[in-house]
Amino acid sequence: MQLGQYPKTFSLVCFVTTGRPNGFHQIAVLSILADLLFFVKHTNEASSRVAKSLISAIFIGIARCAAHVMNDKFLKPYNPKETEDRIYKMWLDGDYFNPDKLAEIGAANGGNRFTKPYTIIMPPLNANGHIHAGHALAMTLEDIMIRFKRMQGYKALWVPGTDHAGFETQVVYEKKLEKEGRSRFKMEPKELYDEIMAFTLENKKHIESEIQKIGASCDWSRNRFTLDEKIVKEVQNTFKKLFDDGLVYRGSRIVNWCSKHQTSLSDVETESKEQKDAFYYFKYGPFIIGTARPETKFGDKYVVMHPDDKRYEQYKHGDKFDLEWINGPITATVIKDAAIDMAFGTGVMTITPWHSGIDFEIAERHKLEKEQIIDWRGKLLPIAGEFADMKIAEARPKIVEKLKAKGLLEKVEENYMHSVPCCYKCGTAIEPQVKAQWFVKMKPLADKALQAIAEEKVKFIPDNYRKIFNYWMENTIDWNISRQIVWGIPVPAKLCGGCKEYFVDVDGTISKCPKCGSAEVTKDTDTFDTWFSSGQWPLLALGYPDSPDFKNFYPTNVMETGSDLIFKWIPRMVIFGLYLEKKEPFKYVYLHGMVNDAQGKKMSKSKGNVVNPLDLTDKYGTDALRLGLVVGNTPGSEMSLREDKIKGYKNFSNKIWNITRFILSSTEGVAYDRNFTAYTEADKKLSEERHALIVDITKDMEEYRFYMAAEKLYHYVWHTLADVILEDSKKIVPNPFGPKDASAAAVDPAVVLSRQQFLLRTLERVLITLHPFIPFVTEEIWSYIPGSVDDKQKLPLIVTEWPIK
RNA sequence: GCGCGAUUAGCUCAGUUGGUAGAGCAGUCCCUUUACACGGGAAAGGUCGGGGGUUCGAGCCCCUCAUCGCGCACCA
Repeated sequence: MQLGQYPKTFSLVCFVTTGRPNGFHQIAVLSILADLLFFVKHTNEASSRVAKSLISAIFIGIARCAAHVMNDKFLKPYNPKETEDRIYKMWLDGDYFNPDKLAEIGAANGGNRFTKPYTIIMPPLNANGHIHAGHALAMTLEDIMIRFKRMQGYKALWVPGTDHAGFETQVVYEKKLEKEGRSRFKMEPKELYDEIMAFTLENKKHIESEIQKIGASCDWSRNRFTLDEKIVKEVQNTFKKLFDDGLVYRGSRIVNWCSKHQTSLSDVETESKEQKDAFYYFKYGPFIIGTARPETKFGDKYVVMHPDDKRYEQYKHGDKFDLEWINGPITATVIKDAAIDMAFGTGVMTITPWHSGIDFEIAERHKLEKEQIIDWRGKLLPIAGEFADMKIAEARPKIVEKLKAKGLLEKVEENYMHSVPCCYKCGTAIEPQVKAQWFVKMKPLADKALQAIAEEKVKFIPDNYRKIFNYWMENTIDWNISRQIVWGIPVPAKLCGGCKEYFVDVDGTISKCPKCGSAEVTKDTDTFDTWFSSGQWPLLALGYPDSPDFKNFYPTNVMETGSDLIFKWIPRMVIFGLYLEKKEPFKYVYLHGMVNDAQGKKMSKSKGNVVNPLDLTDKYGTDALRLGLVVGNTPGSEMSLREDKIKGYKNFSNKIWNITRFILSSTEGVAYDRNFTAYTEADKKLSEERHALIVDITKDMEEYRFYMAAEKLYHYVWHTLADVILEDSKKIVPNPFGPKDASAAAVDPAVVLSRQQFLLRTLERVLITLHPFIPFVTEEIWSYIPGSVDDKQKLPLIVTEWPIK
């Protein structure tokens, strides 16, 4: 602001005569006041008298200003802080998020609204921390969808929920324990479980209030938690059904083992890390073998090559030969297997079936022995001889040294770049281990999912995610669903000590083995992978299998979630929906991209660039944050969250606020007539333009282009309605803010009325169509604008009818 | 190595079926007796990553290369 350019005296005159303070006037007046007070103190009596009267003039101005403040609700800029909590409470008290209430309203108003269901299930938020920017985006998008459909007259249901988030939460809690100098391994399982439960329930409360802060119009009366008793039971029932159908089996297979967390993990719970290692070539009898992991080689007694490899033609499958190896002489066997890549290294390798997926497969094919080399804590076992009980990092160079001393080291290639799978939570290198676990047989389930996608029963937004989904389903491996942690839904299985078979006992009442009758049974202490329960979420959240909600609202319309869940979660929901209910769980999958910082960098605690969405709502209001997250943010692609953008949308809230102020003051005493038809030609044209826009944005909304609809509305309101139409209206409609030269205003009352009706109509339309995006400011203004003459009872904006079906 | 995506104004990004390039922010200049300075107006700024092709016409379709990001695979 350039106060220096603004004549103080002029400001003073404006202020005193109008009593309407703007920022400049206020500052100018205060500055004059200071000058005058100085003047009074330091000059002669005559001059001071003049100054004193000026001071009293200023106080008259202030008094007038106060009168305006009292009378003009819209005088001050829009203040989200005074509004949002009150509005949210009004919605809650009115029960408008509840489809049953909507049906009631529909019935009371003639019965054609709020009959058809429209359902969204909220992806259950992990109850182990606070919401982040990604959650804010998800909540906003889902809220836009549900508000739009609700206004369109659907019996809209959005079910909120939280996830116990098994391993994730346990890891968070273990970090907390670590800080306190405690360890889960020194605690009784029950004690640990209870502590994590208390921790989770506390966080659940925070998360829920934060969801409310974003304005989410989800039905809290249907709030669900993945550890609700009924849900736990159903998850266990699903396990039993899968077991009975032969789709779940207990098998000793290679699993991803995290030696820090002491649990197996599924393929999606690992993360590859690029790293540089040495690559060693060793003499193995007549062969040269290459490896980056010499420490696994103690037990290697099979040497494998491709059956078509001409270089090794003279060796036959099953040939045996003796050789000198790390800890002395051994006998090795030649195996021919097509899994070998002839072009890699020397085309020959030895296998370690216990610690490698590919090796395991080869060993299975040829019925070879498997031996554990590395224990569960990541230390070498006695087979390693002098290296036993050493950590891998310590043992590796020593083993290489020994092989070198024995003359078995052929060469070393430094700088071998490869990526190793790591625990996605702690970064510890995953040690593949053979372990008896529960597995879901994926192939038959995945095939059904692929078929459903091919038949377009589930569609993806954006569509290219279908390819990723398909790729994932075509290359699926059996899913390890058991975890060696306490925090989760218990696997309802028991092991018989007699016949060594497992059986399923959901109710926990079977004490004798149903197969051999042995009473020596022990309970499985493992819990389910959290995705095993959340994979069933669309069913469970609706009270599967017997609740009326399930019958009314399943399958759901759209699942909105982060694009990173395209393979972690989406396929599992499709699979379970098809398996349990023979019906896809949702018709559309809407995937939003990741929310990055202003420079487009991934947010992370270590980088310190994490933006807390609640700080932004606090600073600029929830509506501004919502628009900032949505406008220009196309589905599936990443976005940069910039504070200046959100600030811009705060200004937009205020703009609408002031547009309202202008329109209300220009239509004082005019009864809004929704059926008004006597528009002037000009107003007719404007009405048609406005209608065309609404048709257009409704189509955008239907086709999930919210970023487009929001931007178009923003543009219309600011640059058409405000900049053009309102300016033009000043020449037509007399109003207290208009030019003093009243002759500029139209004299024909019919022309005036036409424009007044048009303005009221447009304001109404704008508030309705903006409501899904910026619910708070629109609902607040809605309470100040007059209802139509034919309104029997004006309902809150949240349940007001969208102009186009 | 395979797959997916991106490359458009200084920055962050839109651009739905191919038809004379858009927004927000930043920057420049001007404007304030009042809906809003959380404001108004104006101008400026881009050979749409490079190259080739299809077409009357390509930011958009096809091929190719480059760079960046993400995911998967590979630890013989």
